[in-house]
Amino acid sequence: MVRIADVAKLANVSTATVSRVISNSETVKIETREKVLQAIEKLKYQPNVLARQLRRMETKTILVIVPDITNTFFSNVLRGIEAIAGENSYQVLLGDTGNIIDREYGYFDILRQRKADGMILLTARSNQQLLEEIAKDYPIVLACEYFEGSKLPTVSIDNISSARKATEHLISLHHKRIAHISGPLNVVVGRDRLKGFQQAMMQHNLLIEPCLVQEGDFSYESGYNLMTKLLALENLPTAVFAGNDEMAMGAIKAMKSKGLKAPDDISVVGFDDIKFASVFEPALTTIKQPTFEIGKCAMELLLQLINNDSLDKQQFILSDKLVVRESSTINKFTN
Amino acid sequence: MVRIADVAKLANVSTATVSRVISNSETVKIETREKVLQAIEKLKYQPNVLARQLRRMETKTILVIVPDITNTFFSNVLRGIEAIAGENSYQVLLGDTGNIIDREYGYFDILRQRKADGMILLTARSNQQLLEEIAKDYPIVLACEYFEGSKLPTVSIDNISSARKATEHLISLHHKRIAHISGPLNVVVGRDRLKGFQQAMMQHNLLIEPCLVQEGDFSYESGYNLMTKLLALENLPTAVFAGNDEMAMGAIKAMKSKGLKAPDDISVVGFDDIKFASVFEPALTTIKQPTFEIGKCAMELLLQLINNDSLDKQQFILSDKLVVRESSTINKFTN
DNA sequence: TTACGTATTGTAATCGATTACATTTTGAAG
DNA sequence: CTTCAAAATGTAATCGATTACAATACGTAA
Repeated sequence: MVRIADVAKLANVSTATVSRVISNSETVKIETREKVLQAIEKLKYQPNVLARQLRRMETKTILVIVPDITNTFFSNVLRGIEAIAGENSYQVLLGDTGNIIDREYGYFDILRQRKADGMILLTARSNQQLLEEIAKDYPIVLACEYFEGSKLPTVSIDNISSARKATEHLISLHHKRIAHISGPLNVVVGRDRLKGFQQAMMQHNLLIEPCLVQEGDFSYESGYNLMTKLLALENLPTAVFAGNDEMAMGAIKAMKSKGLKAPDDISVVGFDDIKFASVFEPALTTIKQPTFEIGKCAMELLLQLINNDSLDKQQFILSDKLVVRESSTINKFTN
Repeated sequence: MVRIADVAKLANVSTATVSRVISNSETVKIETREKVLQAIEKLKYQPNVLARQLRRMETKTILVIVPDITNTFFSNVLRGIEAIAGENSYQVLLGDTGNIIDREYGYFDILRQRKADGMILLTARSNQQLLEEIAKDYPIVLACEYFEGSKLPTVSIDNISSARKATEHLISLHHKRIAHISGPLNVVVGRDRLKGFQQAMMQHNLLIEPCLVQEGDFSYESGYNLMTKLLALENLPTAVFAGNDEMAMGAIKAMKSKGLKAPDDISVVGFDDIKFASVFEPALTTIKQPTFEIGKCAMELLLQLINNDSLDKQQFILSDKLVVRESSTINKFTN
């Protein structure tokens, strides 16, 4: 391995000078710089980042904790994070929890051991207090998910109002018996979307029948199973608002297996606008989240925290959009 | 920050002893160990990994280069990698090239700077010679993609024979005019699948019409566009073998937009068996790759390289499976 | 009690780059 | 030709854990 001392010797200067050339920090005579650069070139020298990290106490690495890398929603956010990270010479350490909450804890040690300069969580399902404690010592940003009433730096959309928007879309199509297949209620996003659903229903004086609200887990399968359950009711809903696109697709599949069609028999609205939402048939009406932007914004925020810049704002709510496609239509039934 | 010296002082021992307790390497008297553990506990000490890394010259981190993290095929491989990495206390540094080949080069420096102990490439589109050069100095494993005739450690399926299998499936359904929408031909995987297609056709004495072979880029859009082109032909194919599932879906969509149905009018076979292949309508007949296993195997191989274990085998070809679903059926036409 | 091997613990060098501080060089002014 | 500040470069401490080597403690056998 070529060390800085080797370069220094070949160029006939001290290691300090070589270091100065590399970091471009202080003034070095032009001829000296040339000599050093030539030596670096000749030896194909690459600085040992480990030594630099130790000395500078920074790793130029951030940790991203993802609940499910297989979900294109999260991988799109990740892309936004990586884009900004790359621009600032940061690398991304990946922590996939596979939707197992306890795995989050394991990753926290990476911060404590200084293997990363900061952390972005795409999932906030673990202990809020613990996280707030950690946030006192290390730069942390929550993206997509968040804690209610917490002052932790956060980037997300307003899930409540978006869910309201989605529900109101159905209401505007004259639907009255609207079901909701919610996300897991131990996850804020699941709760908030349910909340938005309820608000919209109540504002329009519509009855929320308890049996029309079913708790899923954001998976295709849960959408399928819960819709099957809904279809067993005597009095079917005319529309369903699903907590995310995957569940919406599962729900529509369940309908098909019973000979029903969306939107003709029942309208369905999803959430997220994942890649496949527009390819699916019927193409999903859904809420489009600005995934890439969420990632970018979160990373920018984290950089500010790492650099101790003064923050004008810690909580960002980005705007989403209702995308109307084929899976929802006007209610043709009288009930 | 709490240092090992602080723990040593509190426990009234030397830093060496504390280190020994932490690493569990040498014998330490039980009472001493207790004292040290208590001190660690009381101070909430976490070793500074940077210092350890520098001393040990290892990072317990590996770099994974992915062409497109948004593609569930790759994220599933990544999952397999992470599973084995985690079991062995390794972390995964993510390098998404966004399908831009030149970005691969940038990531190579991470190895040279010792920021990672090894590298797994899920994409081998850059310079083969360069990579073989790097492989002399650092542990490298290729997964999914590979170089023809290279001795680099590789884990993948046999794309040629799989493509043959897919094509033969169509031939066994009495199809004769079979089109192929290939992947990009500057990528081995694209070339090999084309090769397999050609082999199968020739073995069954079927004519490969040049205009029935179209080069795509693995994207949904290219599948759509190229199928549209094929449908403009005077003499339509009765079946299409697409280089991957996304293109297969694009192709089927293009058919639908022209009022044609798969498989009734034209049978379609994909490749990869991504998550949505079974949800898509018609559910795709495709080649199922053992993504998770490829990831696991690649990581295991990399670990052996890192540990300098003697390798009994450097090239692994895992077995895939033809999954017959709805998008392919028997040829009802006479041509 | 002595001697010696083993178990346990301590001391200090080490990993390689960075940087505070010290020293030398340079060039301009007097 | 001095003088002195600024520019350029060098010396060596530093980051914090690990570990080679040294030293000490301990236990057993003679």
